[in-house]
Amino acid sequence: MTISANQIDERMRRFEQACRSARIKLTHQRIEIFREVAKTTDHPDAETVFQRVRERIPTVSLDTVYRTLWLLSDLGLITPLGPLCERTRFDANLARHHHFVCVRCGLTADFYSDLLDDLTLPEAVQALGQAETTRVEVHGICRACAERGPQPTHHPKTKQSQRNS
Amino acid sequence: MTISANQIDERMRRFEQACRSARIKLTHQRIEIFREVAKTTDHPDAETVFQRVRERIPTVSLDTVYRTLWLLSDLGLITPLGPLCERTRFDANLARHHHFVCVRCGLTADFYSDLLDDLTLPEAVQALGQAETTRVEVHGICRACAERGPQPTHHPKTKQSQRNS
DNA sequence: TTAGGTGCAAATTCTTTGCACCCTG
DNA sequence: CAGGGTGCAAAGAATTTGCACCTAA
Repeated sequence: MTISANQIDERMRRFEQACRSARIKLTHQRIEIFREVAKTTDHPDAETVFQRVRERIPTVSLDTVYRTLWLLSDLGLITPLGPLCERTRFDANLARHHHFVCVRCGLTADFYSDLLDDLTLPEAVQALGQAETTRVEVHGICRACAERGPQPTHHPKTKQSQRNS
Repeated sequence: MTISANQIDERMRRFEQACRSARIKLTHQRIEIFREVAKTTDHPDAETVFQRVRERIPTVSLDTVYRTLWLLSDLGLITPLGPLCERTRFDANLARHHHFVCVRCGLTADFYSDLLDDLTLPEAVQALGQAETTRVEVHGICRACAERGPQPTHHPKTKQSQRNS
C-alpha cells in the first residue's frame, strides 16, 4: 500500500504496451486485474484479486482472474511468488544450505556457501520482524534444460513436468 | 542421491530420538516414510514418497504419508520447501528485491538491498545451471506476530490464517 | 467482422478428515 | 491393554477446462 500514483501509472503504461506488442486484447477485465496487483505491495492471491476486482466489475469470474494472472506472468508483468512447482516438497537436509531452482523444469538442488550463510541484512528487515533463517534462492536454467534448448514459456504451476535432484 | 550411509544412519537416529522425546510412536510406516526423505537430495513430494514407500509397505496409504510428513515437519526433522502459504500469490514489483516471510502468519514483505542484489555465488552453482535471478528469502516472525506472543507450531499449509503486506 | 476473451459449470488435482480397526509402548 | 496410529473412502479447497456467447481491434 505504499505505491505512488505515479508508479501505478507507470506500471499501467508498461502493461498496455506489453499487451499491444504481444497483440493481446486490452479488455476491461485484464486492465482491472492488472491494476489490482499493480497497486499494492500485498502479493495478493487469485481469490483476493477476484474479490477486489469484483467491486468494480461485478460479473468478473474467478477463472478469468486465474487465466489473466498467468497471462500477465507469461508477459513478465508480474511474478508468481513461492514455489515453481505445484506440490509441496520436503527436505531432510537440516544443515544450512541454499537452493538452485530451475525455472523450466522445477529441479531444486541444494548448494552450500559459508559466505551466503552469513549475510548482513539491511536495517529495513529489523523493522519487519525478527529474522530467523536466511536462504538464498537462485533461479535459472539447469544443465539438462539448457541442453534441451529453448522452450516456450509456461506457467510453472500447470504446464511443466517437474524434476528434482 | 549423494548421501552417505553414515549420514542416513545419523538422520535415522535423530528421528528415533525426536519421536521418543515427543512420546510419539515409532511405527513401521513412520520409519519408512522418514527414511525415504532422509535418503535422497530429491526434495520429494508426498506422492513420490508414497510411491517409494509402497514398494516396501504395499498397504501404506497416501494420507498417512501426508500426516507423517507434516508431523516430521512439526518435529523439525524435515522442512517443507516452497511457500509458507497455500495459495499462489502475485507480485507486480519488477524491481530487484528480497522477501521477508513470516513463518507464523505468512506475511510477505519486499525489502531492498544493493548488497544483496549483487551476491557472489559459489562455483557449485555453475555446475547446476545458468543462474538468472538471485533472491534472498528471510524467514522469521513479523512484528504483529511477535506482539501476539508465542503460538503453537502449525503446518503452514493448513492451520494458519494468512496475512500479507 | 472475427479471432480472441469471457462466464459458467463441471472436472481435476492435491490434500485433509471421519471413523472403525490395529499395533506400539 | 489403552491410546495413538492407520487405512479407507469421502470431503474439501484451489485451480483448470470445455463450450457457447461476447467484444476489442
